[in-house]
Amino acid sequence: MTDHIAQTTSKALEQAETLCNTRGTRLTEKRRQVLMGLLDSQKALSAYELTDYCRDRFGYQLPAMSVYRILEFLEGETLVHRLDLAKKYVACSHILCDHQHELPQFLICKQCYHVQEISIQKSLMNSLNQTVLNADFRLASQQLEFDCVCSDCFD
Amino acid sequence: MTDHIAQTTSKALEQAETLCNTRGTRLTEKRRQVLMGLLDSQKALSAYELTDYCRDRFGYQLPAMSVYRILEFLEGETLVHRLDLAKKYVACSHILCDHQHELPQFLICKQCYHVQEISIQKSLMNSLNQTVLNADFRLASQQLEFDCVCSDCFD
DNA sequence: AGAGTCAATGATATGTTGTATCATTTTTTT
DNA sequence: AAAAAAATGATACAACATATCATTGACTCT
Repeated sequence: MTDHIAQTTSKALEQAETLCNTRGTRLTEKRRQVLMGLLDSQKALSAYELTDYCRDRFGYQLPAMSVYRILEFLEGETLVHRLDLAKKYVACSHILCDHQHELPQFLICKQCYHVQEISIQKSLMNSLNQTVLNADFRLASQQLEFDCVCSDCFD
Repeated sequence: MTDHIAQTTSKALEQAETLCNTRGTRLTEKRRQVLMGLLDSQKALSAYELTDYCRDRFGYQLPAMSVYRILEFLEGETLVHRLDLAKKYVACSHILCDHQHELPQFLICKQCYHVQEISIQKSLMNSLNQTVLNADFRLASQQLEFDCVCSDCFD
């Protein structure tokens, strides 16, 4: 997972590049490397962890400021999701799919930061939205995040 | 809300003191003041906002470190809830009730930080837990927090 | 009352995440 | 090649949070 790029990672990078080209944006070298870090680690990483990744993997110090900007770009291209709850970032798990997806929800393991991107049933989301409305609030986003423990960390 | 203590606030403080006495803990002056700040503001405040509150309201600088310790104490007594999502703290809305409550969920207005403490129906929580289990995760806590917009801030 | 003990608070340093701002480099366009 | 735009670097700083050691205050016991 560290020395060589997994095959799925390199395919996803290819797909990401194609997607950017289609949209007239550019997946530059550094943007590619940051995305690679997220794909490769298979978990959520902080911006600062990504600077470490670049140092260790590519031997240069990518400034935190640049990482934040790059993450912002990648998020705009829906290649990366920002997780408020964990204050970390994760590669979109649908880069390799060519079809559109529902708004995702995230299950975040608060121990190892593995992230599972799921899609909550419409009926459940409807009930939840109604519950919130009854309290005179509205969900700020349908893209929910849940603090969880994954099966690896639980047992 | 700032110059005088609302009646409900002072009643809640009284109740909080009784509760601490019963448990053999002490609601010291500073702990009382921090709790007063949260009750009085009627919204979620950060630790640093509470040091400002003490400066403005009581004319002395309560160190942030102390505020954190005091919040930790108050949380242990279930007088205060820590909101991870907002990185702020809110007075428990059930201090004045004498009966036990279900695990609360929190609707947090991300604009004004008003917080509504609700109780999600068991059936809904069951569905949610099941959905999470299906993904091989477990909710780390049933005490959920949702980023919301309140009716005041929405319209 | 005074010594000893534990609880509470203060002071200081530092860590982590994130934004603001201005300078420099790289790429694209003309 | 010059000008314009996009991307990146450098630096400073803000907000939230924890670790650690020192000091103060409260309670106990003889």
